[in-house]
This record gives sequence, structure tokens and C-alpha cells, in this order.
Amino acid sequence: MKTKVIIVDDHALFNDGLTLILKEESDYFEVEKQVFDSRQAAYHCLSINPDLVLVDFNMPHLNGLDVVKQLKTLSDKYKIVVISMYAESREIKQFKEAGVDGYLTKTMPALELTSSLKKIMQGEKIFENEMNKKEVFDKDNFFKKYQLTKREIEILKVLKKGHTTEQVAKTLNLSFYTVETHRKNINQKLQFKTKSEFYEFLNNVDLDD
Amino acid sequence: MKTKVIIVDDHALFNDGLTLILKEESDYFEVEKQVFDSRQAAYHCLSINPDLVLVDFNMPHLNGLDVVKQLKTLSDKYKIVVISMYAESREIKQFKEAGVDGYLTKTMPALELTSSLKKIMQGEKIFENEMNKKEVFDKDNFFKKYQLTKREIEILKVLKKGHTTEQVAKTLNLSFYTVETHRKNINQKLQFKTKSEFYEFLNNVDLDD
DNA sequence: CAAAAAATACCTGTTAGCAGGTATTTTTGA
DNA sequence: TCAAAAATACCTGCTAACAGGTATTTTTTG
Repeated sequence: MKTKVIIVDDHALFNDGLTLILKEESDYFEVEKQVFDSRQAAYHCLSINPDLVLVDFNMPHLNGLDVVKQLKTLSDKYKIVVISMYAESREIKQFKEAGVDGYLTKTMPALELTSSLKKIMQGEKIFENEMNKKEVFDKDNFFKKYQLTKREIEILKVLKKGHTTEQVAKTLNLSFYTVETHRKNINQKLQFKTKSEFYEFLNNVDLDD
Repeated sequence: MKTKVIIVDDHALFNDGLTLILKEESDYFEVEKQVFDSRQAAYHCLSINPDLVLVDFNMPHLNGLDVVKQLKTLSDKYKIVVISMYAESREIKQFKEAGVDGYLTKTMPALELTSSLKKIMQGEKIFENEMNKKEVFDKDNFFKKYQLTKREIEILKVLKKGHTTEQVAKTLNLSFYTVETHRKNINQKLQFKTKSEFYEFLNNVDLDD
């Protein structure tokens, strides 16, 4: 009996990545459905009746916490595990209260993830609370996946200081237009939907080598 | 008995700013000396014998870590707190090993800084990183000082979800202009200089009751 | 009750950001 | 070496944000 899994993550790339990781252990996990719109999570859980639901923490429309609460009203049968970019105690507490079975971070290695999930399926509860703070975004994985170039990272570093596009251009001796182009490309790669999202990323990402 | 403070920071503006911040709490802190050349830190500490030394992280000639090591060979009596541009785990570890009492970032609001320093003077050790940021934030103090109104906090809550002024207006059944006015007032009260600052605040502040 | 504080709303002009292009040069790697 | 990737630069048009006002109504509170 394989573990039937539903992945709820609006971020297609990560959703796919997670699916591939679980496929590596296809004798144990079976990804039944990848949900990209959190509002459809409940519907798919009802129709598929999975053993395990992996929910991303920050999503548009319905965030992870809302999804968890919704799923909890539907059934107690499936395990729910939150996968987050942040290991932040306040959020973890909220999810604990909402009754999830685990809170894992996107920074953990694939092997650790699958082994943690197996433990959770056996009834254990795992709340990743590593005080590894600044590595909120897993640098290696992150930059590899999204393929930010050197110049783009350089521009992000200057933006991180609170500078505007024009100030960045002056700092790096570039044309205003060039910096705008780079910003455009960064936004396309990282798919920010709001300015808030962009600045949240900027404030949390570790760009140092 | 006030806390005698020496500030070691080559950056005159920030050195002054820090002094002003501590002057706001002049019944607790007394800035005895502003040192702008890190090579003179030891000399002044010996002659003044302060209770607290605030050391900038990156300075010419002698960097923060070197200053700390030097001071530590002189005396164990005064508390040493490093003030840095960014919270970087590797550096924090080094300073911890050097025996500092705290590592705070320049990005933290003034009130958080003074409240942290007070705690340190009482023997607590505080190492600021992205993880404990949200919790260190002294909510009550903050809102008391800046006197944000109920409506303003309500608007911040909606903005926190990444909504625009227009979306906030719709959500709260207000005119677009009203929300803009509130935002204007918030910005005036909190004195954000850049958008990045505003969003950093928004992403880190705890608005829940 | 009267004054202060808070909340509401409107107006103008400016700037930053961003989406959607085009296009050339430089660098790099198979 | 040559094609792809990266970096550079420009243009238009639109929208959100923001600074600097004014002004009325509602709520709070001494």
C-alpha cells in the first residue's frame, strides 16, 4: 500500500520538484495530484482521499494556514504537512494549533524530507525548528532552480539596501534602463505577484557567498 | 545610576543617530563618548570605564571583531554589543565566541534597540537574527510610541496580505482616498524613508492581538 | 458640552515601478 | 568557432505610491 499524496503549492517549479523527490521513492509515495491553486485543495482532497497532503506555507488566494483549517473541517483521516520557506516559531505555533502533523522547511535536503515524511506517516509529529534562520531560502536549491545570473544577484544586493532602480544604476555604473531590464527578468524568473512579495523576498534572502 | 555608554562607529551619521536614540532615554542611558576611530576605542574605554560599549561591525583600520577582542583583554566589566548592518550567521558566531553580550542590526527600530540594550544590561544575551526578529519586536511599546490608531493597524493588516491601496479600500468598504490618507499618516508616523523599509516593517511586524 | 482625536473624502502633480516590447554587444561554453 | 546566454540599452504607456495639501463628519474624552 503506497502513500497517496496531494501536493498543494502554487509555485509550479517547487511543486514539480517535490513531486520528483517523491518519485525517487515511488515504492513508498504516489503523487496523486499536484494542486497549484490553493482554492482547489479541498475539492481534490475530497475526491482523491489521500493519505498525506503537503501544503505550501505562502500562497495567493488561500494561504497555507487557511488551507489547513479548511482541510481539517473535512476530515481527520489524512496527515497534513506544511512545507515552508521559513522556520519561524510564531507560524509554527499557529500550524500546530491548527492540527498539522508536521512543519518542514524548504531548506532541508531531499533525503531528510522523505525520511521525515515516512516518520510522520507512522504517527510521529515533526516540527522543524532549526535555528538556522538566515538561510530562509535554500540558496543552492533556490538559485539553481531559478537560475539567477551573477548580475541579477548583484542588483538584488544593492536593492536590498533600500535603493531605487535609479540609485542602483548609479552605484553599478549602468544605464537606468539596463537595471530595469534586469529587474524585469528577475521578476519574471521569481514570479512575484505583488511588490510586497518582492520585498519580503528581498528582506529574507541571503545573497552572500 | 545611569548606564555609561561608549559608541564606537566610524560612520559619524550613524554614531550621532545612535547617540540621539539613547538620549531619548536619557534617564537610563548616558553617552559618555563617541569614538569615530576604532583604534582609539581601547584608550577611551580605559579612561572612562563605561558600563556598555556599542561597537560597529565594519570599520576601517580595526574592524569590530578586533575591537571586541582588544576590549576583552582589558576588562570583563563592561558589556559589549555589536551593531551590524546585516544579520549574518557566520559573523554572529564569531562574535559570540569573542564573548560579546549582544549582536543587533542597524535595521531594527529604535525602540527595539533600546529595549534590547536594557535587557542586555540586566544580563540577558541577545543575538539578533531573522528568526527571533518578530518576537523581539516590542509591540506594546511600539504602538504606544507611534500612536497608530485602530484603523491604521487594520489597514496595515490588509496591506500585509500584499494588497494595494485600491484593494484595501474595497476590502474595508472605504474610499480609495481615505485609505491613501491613512497610509500617508502611517508613513508620517513611522518615518519610512524607502519602500523597502516600509515593506520590511510590514513583513516583520506582528499586528495580531 | 466642547474640544481633541480619529476617520472620512477629495484634488493635484510627481515619481517609481512595471509590463511589453526591440535590439545590440559581450561573454561563455560545447 | 559559433550559437546560446548574459548583459547592455532604449522606448511607450500605464498604474501605484506618495507628498502636499484641504475639508467635513464622527467619535472619544476631559
